[in-house]
Amino acid sequence: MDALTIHEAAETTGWSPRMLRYIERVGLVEPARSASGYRLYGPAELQRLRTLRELLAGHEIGLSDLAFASRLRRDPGLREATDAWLEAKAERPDDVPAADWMRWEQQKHQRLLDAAALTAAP
Amino acid sequence: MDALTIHEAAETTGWSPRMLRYIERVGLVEPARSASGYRLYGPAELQRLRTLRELLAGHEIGLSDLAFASRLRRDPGLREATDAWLEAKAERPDDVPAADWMRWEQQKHQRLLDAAALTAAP
DNA sequence: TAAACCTTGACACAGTTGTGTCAGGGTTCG
DNA sequence: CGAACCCTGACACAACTGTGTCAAGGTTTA
Repeated sequence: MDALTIHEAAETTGWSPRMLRYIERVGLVEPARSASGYRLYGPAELQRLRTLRELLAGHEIGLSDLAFASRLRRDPGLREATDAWLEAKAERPDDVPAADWMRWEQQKHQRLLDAAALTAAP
Repeated sequence: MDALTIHEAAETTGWSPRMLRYIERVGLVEPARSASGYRLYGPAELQRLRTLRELLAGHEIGLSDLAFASRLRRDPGLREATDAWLEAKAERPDDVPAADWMRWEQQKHQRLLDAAALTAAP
């Protein structure tokens, strides 16, 4: 079997065992468990843990930011609400005639449907 | 002129003056300034502040979460990186034949282009 | 069986977020 | 002019994030 225990996974990914447990707790990488409860990290989890390091270091973001981004895609209602609020920030009604506005709305709704379909696919 | 000072804005929105300054600092609602530096809250800012309250209370999120969501749309590179990482989480390569995978990629890229075009519009 | 793992839970600690309050100094307006 | 605003900056404090370490107890394996 090609699954590593938490200490082995820690060594090959650069995280500490403590942080692997924390990352699991915030829901970002959740390894399988053995019959007796041991965490089992497979190749997919190891790769995710490595890219996670790069992602955090390369963009100055935190685990909580990523957890929120994850929540955004699992909760379409939340996503729609935040998107709506943030879109208002960029809006400038003055130079958006009615026709353009409607096209914009249609595109927005299409994007929301796309996102919903994708997250609902499983 | 229909612009309120920070205390007046605080009263009509339910935030404290202190929090209005903090919200400006994190980049979520940035009022205009008078010649002498006073913050001037117009109808648009007041409405944004009220909906901001509802958004935060209604979804158990924080200002920092919203600030990150805002950063996501202003930085397409960051958005693409986080999206890619999170997409891998939902993936299940077993039941995704090559044709579907390519269609998925095309849709993803189209969505990214849409988003980029919209944020770049100004 | 004993070493070397694993589990959860807790204490600890620095840094960030969200908030209040207060000080020192400029602005507006009756 | 003086009261009542506004500004920035700082101290304070609870709650959360990100980490380390240690304790009490179960599992694996030489």
